[in-house]
Amino acid sequence: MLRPLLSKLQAHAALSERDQQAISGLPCTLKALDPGNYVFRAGDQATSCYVVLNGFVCRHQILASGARQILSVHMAGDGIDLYNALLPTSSHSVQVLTPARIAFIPASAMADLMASHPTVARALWIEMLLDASIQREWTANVGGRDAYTRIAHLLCELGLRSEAAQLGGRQRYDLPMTQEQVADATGLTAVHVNRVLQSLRAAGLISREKSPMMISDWAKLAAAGDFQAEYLQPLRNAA
Amino acid sequence: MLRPLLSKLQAHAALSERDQQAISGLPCTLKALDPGNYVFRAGDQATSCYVVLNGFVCRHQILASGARQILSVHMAGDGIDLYNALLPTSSHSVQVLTPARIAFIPASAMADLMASHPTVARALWIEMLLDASIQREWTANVGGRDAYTRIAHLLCELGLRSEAAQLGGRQRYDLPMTQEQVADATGLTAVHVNRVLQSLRAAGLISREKSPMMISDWAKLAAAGDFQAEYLQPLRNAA
DNA sequence: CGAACTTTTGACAAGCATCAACACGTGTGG
DNA sequence: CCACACGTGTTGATGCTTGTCAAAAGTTCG
Repeated sequence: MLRPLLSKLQAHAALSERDQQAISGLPCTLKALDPGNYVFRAGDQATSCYVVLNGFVCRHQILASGARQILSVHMAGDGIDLYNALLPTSSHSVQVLTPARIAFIPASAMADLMASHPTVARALWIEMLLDASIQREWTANVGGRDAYTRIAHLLCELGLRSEAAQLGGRQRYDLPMTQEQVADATGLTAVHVNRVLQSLRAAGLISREKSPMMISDWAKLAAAGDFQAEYLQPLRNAA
Repeated sequence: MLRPLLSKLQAHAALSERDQQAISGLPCTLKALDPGNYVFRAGDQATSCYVVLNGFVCRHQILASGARQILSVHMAGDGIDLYNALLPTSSHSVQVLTPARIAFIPASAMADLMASHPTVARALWIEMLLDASIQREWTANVGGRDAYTRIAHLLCELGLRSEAAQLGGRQRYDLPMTQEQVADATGLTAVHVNRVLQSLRAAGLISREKSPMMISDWAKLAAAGDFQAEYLQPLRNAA
């Protein structure tokens, strides 16, 4: 069941047979959740770690204005708060964006795994560094880029990550987010996202065929989005 | 020399005498750098870790538009890229904001330390989680808050972190950043930062007496800045 | 077929950027 | 010692990007 996580961690470090079995053997419970449901609510005691098996999940935070800011997006194979054993609370929530299946792993089991399998701990550490790298890029994205560039960048990132997660190619992948969700992720309004997407289509960078996001011209989109893939580096090594 | 780092890590985990000596005994070289100088440039091979001994340092990234986005700000005691042994490159730069002294530690020495002192590794891990928490808050700050709230939030965070680093109280601390640097950190222009600071003064939330940043009314500033200190949690435990 | 959500469109407003100029303090060299 | 350049802070006028509000059109699903 945790195979997607396993293959992701294998990309970060050479895991022994024993390491792999320890990961596969982690105790976990499965939940299928619908959009809008919470995996974890800000302020709760965090006793579990989460692994996305399919669907899209996000971290978000509700601001004083009532707006919600999506802080990160996670897809199949992504671990979330795998380190909850160390910091048992969190100031943001984890919510499901699309119908998704999530594996819940007790934080204590995760802690034991890390303590007894140093190579796994190392792989998890790298995974966390990658997460941090993406988070910095998001800060730069919403802080410094205009709407057009910002959305193009997001589409590039999700395309490349989908590819790495074997959910499709960067030219064509499934992006099940609504425009409102894209808006919350980019710090824009849904109306403006709609207009920007139209102009991206008009410029021939993307095309829409129902749910799968289709990138018509990856090179142009990456250029328009100021997208340098280096920040996803360990992920590229895997590919 | 690495005492500021040591005391920070002690707040995260109970370090044995041996752990403490291992940290103090880390090989390091000291550099005094002036504003604008780079500690590390994006794309370079990262073979060192950095500890800020005094002054202010930031991570930043230059965007396609030519704007620069400051991704994080670091002060005395803060470690930067302490995990460079694991991900030896980085897509952003580290630059000095004010005259600062930086300790450079070979990444390999850091790796040895972590491998041989699990409790230190744990403390470093927590430090990294705190970093990630701050980074997420910055994403929310620049993504979802208006200029007034955004700047108030930044002032609150830096005040609390200054207090934890024993650089002053949250009511009065030294904020040696220029308005342009604040602008780059918040994704605004220097002109607009100037105007917002004036209105914060007019509202009686801050006052300016030369360089030291003076917060006239912490409670009001925190309210205006939508500032919930929980995301700095381990730091508060230390206090 | 109808309800609920999502996407789209239009008119208008506001926040923030841009550009330009000036004030102020500091250090430097003539 | 003054003149000057330079960085920083301040102010004003103007415009563009993006937000807001409202409503219609399209889509999904029971």
